[in-house]
Amino acid sequence: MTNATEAILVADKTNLGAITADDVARLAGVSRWTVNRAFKKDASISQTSLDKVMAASDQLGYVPDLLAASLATNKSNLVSLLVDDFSNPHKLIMMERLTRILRKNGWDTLLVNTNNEEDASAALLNARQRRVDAAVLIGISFNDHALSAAHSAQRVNKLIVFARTSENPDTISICCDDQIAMTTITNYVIEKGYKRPLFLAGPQTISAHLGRKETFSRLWEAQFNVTPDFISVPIYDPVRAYERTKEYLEDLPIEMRPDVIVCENDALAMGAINAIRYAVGLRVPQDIAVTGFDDIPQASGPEYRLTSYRQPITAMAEALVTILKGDDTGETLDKFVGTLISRESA
Amino acid sequence: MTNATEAILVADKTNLGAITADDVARLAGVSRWTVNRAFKKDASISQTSLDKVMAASDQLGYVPDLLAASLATNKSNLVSLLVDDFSNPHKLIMMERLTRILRKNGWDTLLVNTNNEEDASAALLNARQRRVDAAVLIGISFNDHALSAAHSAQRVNKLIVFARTSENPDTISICCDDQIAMTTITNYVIEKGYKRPLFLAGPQTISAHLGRKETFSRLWEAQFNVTPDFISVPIYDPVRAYERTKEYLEDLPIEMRPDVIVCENDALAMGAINAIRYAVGLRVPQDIAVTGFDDIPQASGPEYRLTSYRQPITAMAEALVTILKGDDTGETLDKFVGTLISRESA
DNA sequence: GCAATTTGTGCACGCGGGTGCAAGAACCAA
DNA sequence: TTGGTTCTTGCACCCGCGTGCACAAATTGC
Repeated sequence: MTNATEAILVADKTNLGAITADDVARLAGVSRWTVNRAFKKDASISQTSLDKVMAASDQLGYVPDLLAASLATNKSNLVSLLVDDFSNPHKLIMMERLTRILRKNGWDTLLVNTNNEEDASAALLNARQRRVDAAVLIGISFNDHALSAAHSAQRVNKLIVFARTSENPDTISICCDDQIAMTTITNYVIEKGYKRPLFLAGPQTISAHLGRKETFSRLWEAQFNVTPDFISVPIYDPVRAYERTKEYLEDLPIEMRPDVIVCENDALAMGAINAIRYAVGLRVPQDIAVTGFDDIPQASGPEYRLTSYRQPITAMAEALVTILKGDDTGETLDKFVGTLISRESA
Repeated sequence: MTNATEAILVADKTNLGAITADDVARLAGVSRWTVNRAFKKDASISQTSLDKVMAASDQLGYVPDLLAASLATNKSNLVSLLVDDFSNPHKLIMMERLTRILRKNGWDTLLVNTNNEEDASAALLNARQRRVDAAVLIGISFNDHALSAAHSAQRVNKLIVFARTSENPDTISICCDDQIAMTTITNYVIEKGYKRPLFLAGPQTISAHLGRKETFSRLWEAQFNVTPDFISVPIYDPVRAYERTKEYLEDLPIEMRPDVIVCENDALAMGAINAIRYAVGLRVPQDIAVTGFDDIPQASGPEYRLTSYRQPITAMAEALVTILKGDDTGETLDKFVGTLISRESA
């Protein structure tokens, strides 16, 4: 029996994906390392050998094992994506964009659900055990964690906070400039002639919300010398926003009623719109206008027609890739500028 | 210099996560294999050794490397999740549930975006390269692929179609019984007294939709001896559903107007509701009622109050874990039964 | 046609840890 | 105290591939 036939038999027998470079080498009549070279671009290999190896690989259905490669090179080409809020459709957009763009550049994405508080540090630990090249945080309650988890996070190659600012020095933040964004929104609201704004914010402990709410307050004060009112909800959830807005509006004398509700994101904005319409029986935007943030797909539907602010997710994802590649040009990554999408809600 | 001090120095120097069992062993004064045992439950190790190892590990911040472990055991504890439609919020629910439950049972999830046609087979190939224990397909356009990709998929340990039936013998399907589900919905519609249903379906090439639409048609015919009308859209997108429903209703003489639209899922139902309200100017449910499928979070909001059908995702995810664990009790996995959620839309 | 290059190829060793076995230590009853 | 158990521990070898180097082959120049 020739080596080649033997290799085929072996391959057939171990159908469960146990075809190694050795098998291919045997079939192709070269050494294992030559097989290696055939799959590594920029490697020095003769056309003859390459052809032989490729033919053998096709025949056996060989593909290099990434696990072993990762172990050997200490580079996993893996990024773990920590998500702590699966109720916001915007997460879906970010996931879609990130997975697609990372994939295009050779990285796979490990999706980790950190809904439970303690999950975050466990996830970071896990990320380390899997040797991920970076951990990307898309979420809201990470800022506290990020700090406490930092010590374990030290061991994670790169800690990246995506679409949110982070004051933690151990992390890299890729996000929009909230100042610019809120300035755009505030100017829009002012230009539209609204006079009595209400700001609907998310959790109070988060820096990003502080950024948006406070920027808005500051700008408004600068213009009109009055501090706009605000309400907040403990989580970014339309139902909570609905209830809070309802509660707020119901108790309010008509003359004090806001003429626009500026929301920290679209999820809250939708809750607010629902409250205005179905709880208080008013019209949007005639009685109360509403603005959002994120421009999730639902925002464009006829039921909301929400004026919102779209972040350049694609560009941000590509910035992430740049970081992963290590082509760190030292550019600032927390000053992305998005676009205001003007619709009928305000 | 003692071995212990040396180990510490080494650990300090190679701060980048290069602490191996050897380092710990040196510090603890035992062999590397004893360190191994300390981290493997059910391993035979003395309390003394365990304590020493744990103390040393804590000091050095050692955690076993999963990559190396996967390589050695040929078990990655990794599942790749192939998603081809990031526009449906229901995906978010499934992802949340799957990642959480898989994690709880020791598996990590690789999220793969297969929006592009060719991605599916590439993803399967990649899954194999990463030695995933299983590839889970959550999507709509996999049935054709699954077949063609089967040859490359053979090499993936397990191919699981989640929340959708699959006629491909190489795959395991974990899903609701569409017959039972549609029977429940149909009976509900009949009991409510609707007489002129319209079925709004998704892509025509997919078996699951055939299941739902055809079951509905069959049941309705059995009851009233007339074939209900139906329309369809090429993708599960509210905007498409809106347009198609609008187009359909606009051209229709009032006397032929349906009194209920039964939709293949909530995304389509929302589009239909929007069309009824904002394009045609009718009321839901007074003029036309609507039912959905999936019971996505948005369905319960005051703007839709959608009557829908909730799949037992948690139980289904747990069934997936059972399969992964290999405790295959041979139970049928494509006969899950969900719950009809009755709301005001129908 | 021979030396000087320029490829091309094979190999030892390593990545970090798992497995099964065998030898040593500790324990028990007689 | 001794023979036999049971519990611990160490070790050789393996998982599949990457790296750097040395040697062989092909190419070039004169």
